Amino acid sequence: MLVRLKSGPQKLNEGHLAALAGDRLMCSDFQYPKLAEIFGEGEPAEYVYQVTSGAVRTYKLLADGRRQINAFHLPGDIFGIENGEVYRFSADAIQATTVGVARRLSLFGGFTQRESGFTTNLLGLVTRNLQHAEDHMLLLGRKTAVERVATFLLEMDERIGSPSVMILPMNRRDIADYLGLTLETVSRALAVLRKRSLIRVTGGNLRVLVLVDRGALAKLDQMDL
Amino acid sequence: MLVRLKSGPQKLNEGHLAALAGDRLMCSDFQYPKLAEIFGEGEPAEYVYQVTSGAVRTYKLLADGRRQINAFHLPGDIFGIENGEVYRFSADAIQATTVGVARRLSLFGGFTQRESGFTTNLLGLVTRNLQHAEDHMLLLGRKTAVERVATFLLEMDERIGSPSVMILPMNRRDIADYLGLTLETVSRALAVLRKRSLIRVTGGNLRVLVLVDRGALAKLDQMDL
DNA sequence: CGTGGACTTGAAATCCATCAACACAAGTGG
DNA sequence: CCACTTGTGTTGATGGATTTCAAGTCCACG
Repeated sequence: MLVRLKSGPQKLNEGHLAALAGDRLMCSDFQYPKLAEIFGEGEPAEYVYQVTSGAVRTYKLLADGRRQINAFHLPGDIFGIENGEVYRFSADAIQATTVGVARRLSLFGGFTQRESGFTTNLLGLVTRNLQHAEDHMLLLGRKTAVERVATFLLEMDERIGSPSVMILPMNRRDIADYLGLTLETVSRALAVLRKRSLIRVTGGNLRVLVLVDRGALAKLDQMDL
Repeated sequence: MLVRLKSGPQKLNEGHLAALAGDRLMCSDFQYPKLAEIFGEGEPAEYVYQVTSGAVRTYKLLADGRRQINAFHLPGDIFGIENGEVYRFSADAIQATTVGVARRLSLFGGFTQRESGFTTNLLGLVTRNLQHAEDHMLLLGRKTAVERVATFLLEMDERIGSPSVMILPMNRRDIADYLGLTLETVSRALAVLRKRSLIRVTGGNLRVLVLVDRGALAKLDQMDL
């Protein structure tokens, strides 16, 4: 489901993607309603995306429906970079989302002198993704439920810029599928953190959180050696 | 623990690493005895390595000793590529191992025209690592013990070139730490596969396996959608 | 006001981890 | 050559963390 913005292509907030792409390619903005699929695993990888507003999940599925979310993408994040012909995972909007779009072809292959800088940027981007994936493997393979949730909260906190009040863009099931747990277990882990007064859930909306004791959360996070 | 080969630097079997590095840098071979550490997490990332013979594990540790092995590296594989100043994980030899070594500095930054090809190779390398990490996150987050072991056997089988008889270079604990399980669970999963006649363990050495029914193993592997 | 989605909480079941015993092969040193 | 140790792997019994099943609450929204 793809909805072109009525206002037409815009150039807002595309710093990184534009830098990667140089002047050679069209960047246009697209808008997706909540829960719209942006692309599916196995589809031809035509575009690279950068989130302008909203939030995106990328994930893989097993045949019976089990899902593993690789990453959440917040404003500024680039996703959908592929080396091969097709996307290796699916992506969809978890909120109403606006993204910048660049043609994939421009990013790989046939580089000339003045383009080598782009590749270096691209390399940094992929390397950061790899780094995140390595950290996440440690979490999925070896951390307990409470540790996973603590790690998750700190990650989100940092990416959002450690505001006093944090608003999560995703529901409990998405968190669970990101952390390799069930939504009930996520809920219970949050309850534990609440009881220990490490976090507070402010009033009505259960996705609005305050990290009361980041130090204690970091200790639960179990930092690697 | 680092042992320079008596025969001095060699150029055997360094195809890929040499191609990445061009002619500008020295490649020398080093040898590590079984269980020797090649580098540790957090150390300055001075070198990039390529396995000539033997096998290497790369892994992260939590403060209390829990370990997650990211990957096993077999002959031909390159590891230790870093964008930052330090290694993000540790690496050690799981057998007597010979590696080719290239200075890291040569690989990042300050690229000129004729070097852009190297970066592209490098990009492909990092992308393949990322792809593997994404698949492994799905395994760690969502697969059952038997599924994990089946996936592991097929992965090794393919990488070794699907010989009729497979000899695993790592022990059960390493497999467990790669799959996010305990060694007992790995042992039991192998017992299940043996009872179902999907694999056979040939005689004395318990690391010598035959994949009797790759199709059935692949079905257990649960292929993503 | 009623319905449905999101979340929490409790009880029971399950898968895997932990604890423990044992088998076996390869060294090591008397 | 044999006793002893050590490393590796298997298997059984038990326990525990998480999942599964099942209510039930609270909002948001028509």
